[in-house]
Amino acid sequence: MAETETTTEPRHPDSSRRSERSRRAIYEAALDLVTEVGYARTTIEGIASRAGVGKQTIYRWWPSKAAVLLEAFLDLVTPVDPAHGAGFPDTGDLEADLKAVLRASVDELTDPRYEGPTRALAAAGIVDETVGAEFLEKLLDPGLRLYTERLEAAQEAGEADPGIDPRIATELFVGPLLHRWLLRTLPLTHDYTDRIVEYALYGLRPRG
Amino acid sequence: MAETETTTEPRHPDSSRRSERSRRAIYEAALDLVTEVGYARTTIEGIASRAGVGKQTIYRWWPSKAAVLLEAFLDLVTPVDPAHGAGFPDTGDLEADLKAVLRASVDELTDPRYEGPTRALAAAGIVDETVGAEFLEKLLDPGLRLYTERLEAAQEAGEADPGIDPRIATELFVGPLLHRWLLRTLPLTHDYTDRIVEYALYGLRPRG
Amino acid sequence: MAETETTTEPRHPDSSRRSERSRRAIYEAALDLVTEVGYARTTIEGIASRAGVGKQTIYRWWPSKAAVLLEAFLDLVTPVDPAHGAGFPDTGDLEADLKAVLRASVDELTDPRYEGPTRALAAAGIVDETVGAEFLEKLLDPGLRLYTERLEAAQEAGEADPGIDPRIATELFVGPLLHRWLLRTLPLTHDYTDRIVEYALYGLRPRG
Amino acid sequence: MAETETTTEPRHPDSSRRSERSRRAIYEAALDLVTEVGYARTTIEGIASRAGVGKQTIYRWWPSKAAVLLEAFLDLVTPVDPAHGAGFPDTGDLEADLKAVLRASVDELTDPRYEGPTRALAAAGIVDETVGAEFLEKLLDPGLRLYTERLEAAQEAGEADPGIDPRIATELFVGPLLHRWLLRTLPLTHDYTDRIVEYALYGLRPRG
DNA sequence: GTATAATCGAGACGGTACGTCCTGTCTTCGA
DNA sequence: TCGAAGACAGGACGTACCGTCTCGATTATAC
Repeated sequence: MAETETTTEPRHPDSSRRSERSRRAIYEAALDLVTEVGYARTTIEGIASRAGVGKQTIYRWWPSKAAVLLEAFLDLVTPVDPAHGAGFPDTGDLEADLKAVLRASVDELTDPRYEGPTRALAAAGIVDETVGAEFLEKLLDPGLRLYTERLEAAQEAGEADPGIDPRIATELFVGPLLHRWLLRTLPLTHDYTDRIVEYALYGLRPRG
Repeated sequence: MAETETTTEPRHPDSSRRSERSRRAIYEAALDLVTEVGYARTTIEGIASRAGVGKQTIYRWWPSKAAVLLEAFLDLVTPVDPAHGAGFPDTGDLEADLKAVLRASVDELTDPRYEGPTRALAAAGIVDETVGAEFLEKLLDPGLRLYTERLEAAQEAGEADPGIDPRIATELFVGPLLHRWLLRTLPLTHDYTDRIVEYALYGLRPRG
Repeated sequence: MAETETTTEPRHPDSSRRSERSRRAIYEAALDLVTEVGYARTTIEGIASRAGVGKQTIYRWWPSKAAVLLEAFLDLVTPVDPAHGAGFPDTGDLEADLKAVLRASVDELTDPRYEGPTRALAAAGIVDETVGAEFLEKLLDPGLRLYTERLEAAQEAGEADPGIDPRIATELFVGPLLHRWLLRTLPLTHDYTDRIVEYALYGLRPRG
Repeated sequence: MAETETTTEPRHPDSSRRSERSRRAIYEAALDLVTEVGYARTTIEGIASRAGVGKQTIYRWWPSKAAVLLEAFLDLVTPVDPAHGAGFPDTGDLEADLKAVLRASVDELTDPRYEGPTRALAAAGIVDETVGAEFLEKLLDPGLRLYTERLEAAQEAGEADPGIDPRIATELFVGPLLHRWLLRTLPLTHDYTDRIVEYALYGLRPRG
């Protein structure tokens, strides 16, 4: 009789009873739909129906369409992403290492399996700060940290000026890459990222 | 090509009879709503009702919510944007000029009046290629072209290596800026853009 | 800008623009569904879909499923119902007239086309006072009034005791009829209503 | 017919192990909810939660919401209802006895504790034949039988015409009562039932 | 006095329908 | 002819319940 209700807590359900089967089906449906019809035309209702799942099962575990997709994408990418996987190469040649990683990133961003979901998530994150934060923390940051670490190693090895801030330097490489990819200014090629690495390492000043 | 089109093209109606009053009201309503409730919760119906305008008046002149907002934003920004206005400074000191322009860009992107609409448009453009193309052409490219021109001038003046591609070099400056702004990785400050300019001009290599 | 909103008025839409086509389609769909699957399994969504109509078109004009059905039923019955149509016979023989009308009522209540909707409406009205009031006013009362009038005429003609209350007397006939029909106590036959008329007219006391 | 049913009948489970505590809690919750929020807004889930009981415990023992409520109401009413309790008075004065019992019925139907559940059950029974049959058998018929018996006694005592059918005569009293109560045509008062008794006993014909 | 099996509270699940909001089209009427 | 207004068919939203199901954790006979 006595209802011990304090306030309307968000109230996470009991995750130990969660249906693994449904979770995976939802991931798959979400990724497929985004790829097939695009993010805007992907609906929760559509995901539920394609996954053979009640809508409530989605609303029970995720707060939004973006959250579903983010998790689905993380699940897809985790065992594959270099950041979560192999790590950053350190052959002793900074230039070559940077070029190799950036080329790999170009390939990944260009892969039709990844392009749709990634764009969707990026867009959602740009507008919605919460999604953005999670996108950043879960997907982007791990990758950026590897650049930073490689650059620090390079500084110790005398390959890079010890005065520079490795984090800012990281963005000198990644910024142009994402710029071209997100805004579709010009084609995103290996040649482009190679140049970026060269320019960033040696500067734009006239070379004596 | 054929001027005498007979098929029932759903062409723009007679724009000479268009109500200037309504157009401006729509611009204002669209920008206000995006700022107040965000892009996703801004609806055509809402814009129409706030502008005191029939829905059809919007559908008659614009193909989508994004198009309305883009035009509204262009209208807002045109007389103000350095790219569309003053032009790029050329004091003979490339480093100082780049720093100044990037600082101005930071201020603009940070201005609460611009932030909402710009983010919304960028996000829409990331997902929808058509919107993206128009966003690029009308808003972004004019600005980028000024960078390119300034860099070419710098090359002729011996301030920059003649071997570099000015367009790619441009992205070395703008990429990190947009990266930090779009993805909210870290605060976007004047100090940050100053460093970007320095790193890009002098390179990351150890300086003798 | 100034929103002249006082309170959240229910706000009747402009009924002059109402689609006659949709209204009739909704009536038909509602009646069909109630007959086919019963009231409880008749849904607004089902009515809308069968009528080829948006749900909102129903919600715009009716407050509830019961209201739709009531109106649909009234529309069906108006040109047919004796109460709304021919009127009550007055042959000068009260007993015969009452028997005839009650037999007609029995036939109507037994008609499979009417039974479903009428039961549904009666049930809805029993629980929901608003529906009940409208059901009473629009469907029942007109019929009851005819009984009352006939009984008054009978009183003037010396066929009935002038001391009795015609309204209460009316219920002496109609009450048992509805009782048997609503509660399905025993079969509702012409013989039954004949007896009711006889008992009510001549009383249950031993007849000298 | 075949006693040795082998198919997996979804029979009632072992009722000897049934939790009395839960049963009573469910009764109480069901009656309270119907009174508080009405039949339509009373849900199985709501009953379960208010009774502090698992949903399955309800589904295990009852086939429907109406069945729960019917049983709950029977449990409430059994020790009180004249039909199930005291029986029908026989003072030798038929008119007085009928008036007394009908007045008691009016009081009961008017009692706020009973009104909600009874209306709900009646409505459910009107639409759903199964519920109706049980409602009739368990709640209504026992009462009606007492009327019939009293009328038979009256016939033997010479208080009533031996030619009349006691069952039909019963409905002459009960019909108008339920009519007014169910359909809310006019207020249900002691005066009204007194008149009904008088009219039915002495007839509507001119007395003279 | 334990086994052992059914019932219990709880609540996740696949679904259906709710009532609301918006979309993009269409129609009406006033300027 | 355009504009304000808004009804229309339709689709999706996020919520509430349905009836089924699966979990331990009690019980309460039957061994």
